[in-house]
Order: sequence, then structure tokens, then C-alpha cells
Amino acid sequence: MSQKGVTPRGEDYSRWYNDLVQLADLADYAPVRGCMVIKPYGYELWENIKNALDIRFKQTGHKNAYFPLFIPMSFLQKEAEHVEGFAPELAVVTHGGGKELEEPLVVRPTSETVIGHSFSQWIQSHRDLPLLINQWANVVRWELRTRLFLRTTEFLWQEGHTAHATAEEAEAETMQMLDIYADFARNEAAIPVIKGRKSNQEKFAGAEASYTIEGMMGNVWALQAGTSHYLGQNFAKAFDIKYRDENNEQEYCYTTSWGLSTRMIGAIIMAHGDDTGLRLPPRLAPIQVVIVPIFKNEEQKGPVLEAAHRIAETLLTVNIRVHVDARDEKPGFKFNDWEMRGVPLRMEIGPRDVESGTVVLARRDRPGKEGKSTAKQDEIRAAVTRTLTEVQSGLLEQATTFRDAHLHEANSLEELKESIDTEGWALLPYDGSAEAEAKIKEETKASSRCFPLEGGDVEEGTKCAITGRPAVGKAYFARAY
RNA sequence: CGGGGCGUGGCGCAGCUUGGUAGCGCGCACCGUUCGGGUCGGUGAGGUCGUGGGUUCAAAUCCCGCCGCCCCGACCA
Repeated sequence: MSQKGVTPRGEDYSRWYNDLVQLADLADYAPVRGCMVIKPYGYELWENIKNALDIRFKQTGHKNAYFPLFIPMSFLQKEAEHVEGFAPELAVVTHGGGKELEEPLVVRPTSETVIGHSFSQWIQSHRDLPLLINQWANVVRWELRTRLFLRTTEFLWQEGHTAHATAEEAEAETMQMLDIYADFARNEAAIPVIKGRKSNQEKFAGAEASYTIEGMMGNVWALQAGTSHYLGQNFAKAFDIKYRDENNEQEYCYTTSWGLSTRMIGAIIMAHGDDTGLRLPPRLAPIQVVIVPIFKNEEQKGPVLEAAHRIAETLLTVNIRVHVDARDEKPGFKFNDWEMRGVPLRMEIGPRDVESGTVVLARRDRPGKEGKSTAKQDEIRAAVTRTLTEVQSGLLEQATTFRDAHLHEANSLEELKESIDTEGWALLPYDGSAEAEAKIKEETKASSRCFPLEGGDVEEGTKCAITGRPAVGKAYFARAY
């Protein structure tokens, strides 16, 4: 690209986002509308997300499996609300091997139905429960309007599917996975998400209840970064997922599903990115430390590069993801380049450092001089480890401060409007109705994000600020992706 | 699907109004210079102008159709 940097956020947030995705080398547009090519740097980021989640799933007893991409059309139709919800965005295969298929195949938009089919065969007895399965897969939803990572026609995700003997157990699983997502977002991605329950309008098609983690992006819009659904017996009944209890009675299972997608990359970009580029949380960054050697002639080059590689080796011994940038470019160019790519920590090493046994560290979470410090080469492991931890918490802290400054309470449509206008999320007593939500959307373009699990309770007798009917709780309203 | 914009070397664009041998910047290759915040100079490679048709002696340029992409709205992880 000919331009040197991204479009400033204040000028055009959408363009800033698009510029950044491409300039930071995360993804490209694909030949097919709405699809994307995830480039190596973006994919490494996804792999790190994947690993951090997978460990958590395994720790809580889940097993990975894989279910097919194609689903018989009739499966989708077995759950009325489910098919109604997904019908508009299905990709359907009608031909195979040169012949028209007897029954069209749907390219999975999500896998409750095929997995439900398998579950019905796998589960016979209460001894088979709970069944805790996860799959890493691609899914396709024919979206009208797409944006790299945030909403693409095909995307990568994980979808967990579990079956339980009781509603309580399934509900507990739903909440456990929501907690895992929130923990991941906070401690790995450095995004302080709000956990909450979706309104009926925003609920997953076919679920009894949907829960979400909502993150605040740099333009204050909300982004649903992960969801966990309590499906009750809806899919169990549609797919005959039954077990024999201790008394040999046949009972339907209670199921859950939960997912987190490559959209998370969009969340990370928008929660942390600035006008110089990406800012990646060290725990997920493909490259945690980049070493930029500095020299002005051949005599200096040798010792400097030698020191750079020696330090890199040292850092590798403590599993720090380090890269020596030995390209034939000016240091200034490299600084800007790695800042664009969001590398959390830059290490500069030049002739003066070689002389004095030091290096210069520059933190990505603090701009310019403020983020620079000097460290001793023989204490480099400790210095780098400590600084990476500081950058990780620095990003979380900045995101939290930003979020808290934009959370408002509102008790009327007027106050809500004001909150949204002044760029914020509004917490409003709400009856959960479609009617109130439609009214709010019309007036403010904001939608209900969730009834937060913390701070969403209302006293008996509290009325919905829009309809005047009894409120079921306080819900956050915000402009959202 | 409605509104707007755009398709010209790898990328960003000019040229189109008024048809006449395809241009600029970045990037790329090579040489020198520079190197602690996006060096400077030189040389060079690279384009069926999205696509199909039409008008014309002649089309990137005018006319008609089609395709695609981006942005803004209604639906969605």
C-alpha cells in the first residue's frame, strides 16, 4: 500500500479497521464475496486463541470430535425456531457428482442438528451422561453484509455441545462455559467483557436462554465475542436424545451449546488497536518480542547481530516468542512496521548496547519515550518476562478504564438517547419485550446487548423505562456490530 | 435488497468532460549513500485499462448490458 499508516480512527473508524487488518498482515479479501484469506500472521493469532481455549475445555472434561460439513436439509427443519432463524442465511448444495441430489444438503451454519443426531445414538443410559463434546470447525452463513473477521460468510470457530440428565446440570454447564469465555477474554485477550443474558430478540434460534460476553470496542460499539446457550429439551425432543434413568424410565436430555469464533480477532483489533496499528496482548501475540539490530557499518553489524541472536536464544529457553528482524531495512521503518503488527515488546540493540551490555525495551502499550527503558543483557529473561506481564495488564487496564468511562445508567428513553449520543452504553430497566427494543432501535440505533449477570437486578415493582410494564431486569443497550 | 462510490502494472491513484503511440507515486530488482523513529540519488523490470457487445478510420475515454468489490442502511457469531 502506498500510504504509510492506517486511516486515523477519529477520521473513519471502519476504514481504520479495514486498513489495519490488511496492513498488519492478518487477512486478505478472497475471490468469493464475503470470504477472507487468513494470512499466516492472522492464523497464528487464531492458533494461540485456539490453544488457550482448548486447554480450558479439556480441563473441564470436554473432548474434541469432528462432525460433517454437510447436513441434510430435513435435519434443520426438525426444530421449528432453529430453521426459522437460520433459513435466510443457508448455503445449500443441490448437485453432487454432476447430478441433482435427492435431498439438498445444507453447509452447516452451526451443528446442533447433526450433533444431536449423533447424540441420540451415543446416549442410552444415564451412565452415558454428561456427554461433553467440542469441535473446531468452519461454518457458513450467507450474510448480507460482511466485514473481515467480524462477519464473514465462512468463519472458523469452536462449537461445544453437551447433553445432561438434568436441567440444573445443563444450566450449570452453560454458565461454566460462559465463565470460561469471560476468563479467556480477560486474561488472554485483555478484554474486560460483560457477562449477561440475551433478550428473546437476540437469543439463539432454538435456545431457551442465550448468554453472551460483550466487549466494548474503541468506537464504543458493542461486540458479542462469545455465546453460551441453554437449549433445554428443545433439540433433545427434535432429535430424540433420550436416556434411561436409574428407574429405567425414559427421559429427554437437556443440552447446551457454546461458541467462539474468529470474530474474536476483530474484537482484539478494535479493543486495543490505535492509530499506529495493532496492539496485541502478549499472551496471544504470534511474536511477543521483536529484536531490531542497529548498526551503521559492517564492523558494527557482526557484533550487534551476534548479540541479538544470543539474546533471542536466551529468550527461547523460557518459551518467549521472539523474532530477530535482520531485514535490510532502516530501523525506523522496522519500528513502524512492528508497531503496525502490534508486537507487544520491541528490543533495540545497537553498538552502544553491545558496549555496555544493555538493550533498549519499547512497550507497545505506551507510546514513544514513555514506553522505553533500558535493561541489562545478563538479566534479559527476567526483564522481558516482567515487561510482557506489564504490557498484558497495561492493555487490560486501558481497556477497562475506557469501558468504565463509557458505561452509563438510564431511566428513560431520553436518558438512554443521551447516553448513546454521548458515546456510551446505557443500563436501562427493561421488560425484555420486542416492542421496547424496536422503539429503542428506531430512536437510537442501539440494540439490547444483555441483562448483565452482575448489576442487572432490579427491585420488585421496578418498571420498564420504555413500556412502563414490570421490568425483568436492567439491560445494556448500545450500538453493536 | 435500497442508497452511494469504485474497477487502469503488486498496491494507491491520474488520464475519460473534448476519442489519436498508457502516465505518476509507493513497492520490487540492481548500484552507491544512509542506518538509535518511515534516508537520498541513479538505473531497470513490470499493464489484454473488470467483462461482453455496439458506435468510429481509431475506444481506457462515447453508448448498452453483465460481473465484482468497498462504504452507508434493514438481518446476523
